[in-house]
Amino acid sequence: MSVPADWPTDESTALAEQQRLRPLVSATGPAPAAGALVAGVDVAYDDERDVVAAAAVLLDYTTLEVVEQATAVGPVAFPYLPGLLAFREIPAVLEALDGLTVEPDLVVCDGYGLAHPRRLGLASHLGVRTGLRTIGVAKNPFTFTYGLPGAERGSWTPLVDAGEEVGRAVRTRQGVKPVFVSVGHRIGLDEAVAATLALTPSFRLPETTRRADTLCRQALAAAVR
DNA sequence: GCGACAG
DNA sequence: ATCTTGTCGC
Repeated sequence: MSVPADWPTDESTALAEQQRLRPLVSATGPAPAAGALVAGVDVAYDDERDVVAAAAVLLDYTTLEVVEQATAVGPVAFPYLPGLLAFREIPAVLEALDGLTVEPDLVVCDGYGLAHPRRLGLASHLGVRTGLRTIGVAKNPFTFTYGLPGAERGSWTPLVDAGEEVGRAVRTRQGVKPVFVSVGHRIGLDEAVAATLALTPSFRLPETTRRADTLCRQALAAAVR
């Protein structure tokens, strides 16, 4: 894997890059159609050895069967800094996505999109960078506020930041802690939530995320051994 | 000023 | 993210 030549290496450059990309995000667009190809992406690290592994897994939106998958391994491109996660994950993710032979109709990211201090989380950043439709599905509420959604699958509450709805806390499984969904790029919030539920028939997290998580860990282990 | 803080 | 086995329960 190779990090883009102009990739930021310091915080102030990264912040300036977010400021530049932020106006390019679109928060409107359809949910995937039946039979669409949806990709899940995730990344695993071994900071001690300066190794990162990314995975992209393509699923059929209707059957949830795996259509194809790809991985990429390389050096860690950026340190973890809250609010700048995209700079750490995107180089590896881009290369894993390049390994797919078909362009996905939607990419599901492990993290946030517009729900971000400067409204440019990982999913939105990746969307603008690639032009692909993206959403973010996170496991933690980050710095945002939300009310607990009803216990039944499908219920949700607004995820709020500075008095603004930036995403939703969505119950994907009865009685299980909600996931936090936000728009990435070229899709609406209602549609992002609908897609999340469609991709989550049995567990708390979308099948896309679960498949990509397993695969990137596997790729990391193989690279480090 | 201090702490909290997606993965 | 990561350190980490078996085990309780549907």
